[in-house]
Amino acid sequence: MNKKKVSLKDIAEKAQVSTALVSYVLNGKEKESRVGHEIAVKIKQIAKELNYQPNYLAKSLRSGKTQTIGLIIADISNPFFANIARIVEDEAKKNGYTVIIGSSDEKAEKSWALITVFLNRQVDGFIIVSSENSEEQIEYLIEKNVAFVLLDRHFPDIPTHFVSLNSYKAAFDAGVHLIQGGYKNIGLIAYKSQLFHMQERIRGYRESLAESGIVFHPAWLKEVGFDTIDEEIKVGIDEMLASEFPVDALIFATYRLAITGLKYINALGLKVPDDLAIVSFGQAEVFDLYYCPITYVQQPMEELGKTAVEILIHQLKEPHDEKRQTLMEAQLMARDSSRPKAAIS
Amino acid sequence: MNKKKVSLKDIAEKAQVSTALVSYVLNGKEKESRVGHEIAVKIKQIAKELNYQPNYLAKSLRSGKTQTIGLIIADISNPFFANIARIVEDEAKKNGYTVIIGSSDEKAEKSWALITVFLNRQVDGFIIVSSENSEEQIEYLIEKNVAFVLLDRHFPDIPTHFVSLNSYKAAFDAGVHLIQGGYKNIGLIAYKSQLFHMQERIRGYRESLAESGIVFHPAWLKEVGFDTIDEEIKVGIDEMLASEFPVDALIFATYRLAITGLKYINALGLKVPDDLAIVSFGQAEVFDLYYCPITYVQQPMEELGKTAVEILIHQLKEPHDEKRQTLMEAQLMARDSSRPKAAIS
DNA sequence: AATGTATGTTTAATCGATTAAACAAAAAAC
DNA sequence: GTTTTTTGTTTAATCGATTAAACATACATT
Repeated sequence: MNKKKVSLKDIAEKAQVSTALVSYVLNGKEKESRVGHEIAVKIKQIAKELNYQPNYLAKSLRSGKTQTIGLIIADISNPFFANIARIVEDEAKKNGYTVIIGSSDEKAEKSWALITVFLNRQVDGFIIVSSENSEEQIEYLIEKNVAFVLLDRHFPDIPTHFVSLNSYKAAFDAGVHLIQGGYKNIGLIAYKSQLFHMQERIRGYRESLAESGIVFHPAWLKEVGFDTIDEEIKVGIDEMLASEFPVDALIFATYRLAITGLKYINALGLKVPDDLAIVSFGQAEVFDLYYCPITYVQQPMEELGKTAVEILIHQLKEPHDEKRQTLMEAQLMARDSSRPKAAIS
Repeated sequence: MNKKKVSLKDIAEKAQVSTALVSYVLNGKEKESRVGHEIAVKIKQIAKELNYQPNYLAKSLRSGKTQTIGLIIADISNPFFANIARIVEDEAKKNGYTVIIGSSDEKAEKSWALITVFLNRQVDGFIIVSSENSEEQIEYLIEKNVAFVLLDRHFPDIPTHFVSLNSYKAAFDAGVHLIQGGYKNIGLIAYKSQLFHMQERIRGYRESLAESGIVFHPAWLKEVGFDTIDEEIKVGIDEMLASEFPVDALIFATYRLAITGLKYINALGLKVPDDLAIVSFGQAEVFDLYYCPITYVQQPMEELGKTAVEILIHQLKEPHDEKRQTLMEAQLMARDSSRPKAAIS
């Protein structure tokens, strides 16, 4: 495309020296390699004149490092992941890394394909938001000695670096919060997924009920498929409301579930929180703008993203340091959507 | 990182042939290069056995093509751009391209820096959402003969490929829609920016008033800075409401302006649309979930993104074809937030 | 038998950088 | 006046692929 890229050789010719000298000078190695002072100055000047920009492909091919991080998330158009992506992008840039992002749509195959493509492009390491059934991929990366950090989700049985949320605690807190508000029939809408973080959210929710002596009714827990959330959420909410013990409060295990659920709740004409209290995971502008601000479990996005990058970069320098496994705590942000029942009537 | 990458050479040694043959075979050139059938089979088999994955750095260095597109947007954490990014990602992947994304935060310097970094990484071309005052960058790319397409925004005075929205028409339609609904004092909140699309939105808005014989009052138009929208929007809305001709309807020129504005409108306790009707550019889930669904100007995101990729890829093949300049039409989606005044009281 | 034409395979240059090692010339040491 | 050391610079291999050109054979033609 470009008219003619300026290469080391061009500078070398113009300065009447070998490319080696040019390379030394432009990489600040003039001292170690004892390059003559005058020639060094001359080289620098010519480089500036020609606006020399090194070819990173060549650099990378030689060094085996691309200064590139592969970020695999579920979907960049989902605000949660978009936020993460932005944080990762900024943090990576600060450290001289570029990020390539790929969306897996929660599909193990897509995630596999992305890993392959990114590996061929020689990324130095990965930050991965794992899909269900992708343990095999993780094992593969471990076996190939590829640097990576799991983000937001991890596999408790596989020793890896990871940064995730204490989902159990977060869900437990959400449940307790509702119970303290006087809600008794609390439902949970989660994804039908064996992913640990999702199972933990379910466990935390159930434990919060148990701890308060509330008997859990199966109709209160709905697990919907990733690809069928629209229909399944509707059915799920219908069933929860029509059950023998109709729910008076609902916890959504993710941002997307909340959005979809709230749309349906609006369509049903239910008033939040009078007809149905709401607590959701994730956070977003929507929650602020809803007629009744939504109580949510605030995830420390900034920290999650930054720590992931930090761990990865550290790992690239010290591949054999022990696995860093971080569980961060979420903070429940109580808003109107879960205001105590007493205060209502 | 990886234990040992398998290279062409490894296969060549194992098959007892030169790397040339291996390269021919694995690139499907066995016919043209008349490679022996048996040896070809053998090579393919060994490649599979060793799970050979070509090194794209080497390929790219040789070919001068990286099959990578640089996407520069304002901010990946903004849903509008995140959506675009996802569409671009998918469309690029379909064509064998990978995308690197960079957020410019509407800053020309950041955009410059991204262009430099991406060029050093030898992207084949760019899709750019331009920042204000970045004409110089565009001229630079033209001069260097780098392939690129402008997305969402363009510079009318610089002949480039671009795909944007007919902002004038969209804003005009928004104005007309409100006027037809019986609103007379219509305000516009836009960005303080000389970017053409923004100026066009302002022009369209004003023209809609003019056409209906409504006298425009300066207090109705607020242009806020990118970095100070929080405060400026508050002041702006206050002034619009307190002016001699208080607004009864408001148009937001972008998604982010709308979000910020609506938060404040909520805080003020104003009821939409009774106290204030709303129409916004952009589209998002928020608009559906607001207590009063927001009327918005629907941009053909899918088409915008796909066309941009298409134009860019075409350009990479035929660098000298004429510039494709596409203006797409938005569609006004009327919702409750701008319901006709008559229907209210 | 001499020449021409397929057929199959290898050689070596190339892309743009890095860097150990070799080399040359000047300065210091004995 | 040699030898050694220091200083400054070049050579050439390397990273992993691609590909034009050279090189062998085998086979066909006259």
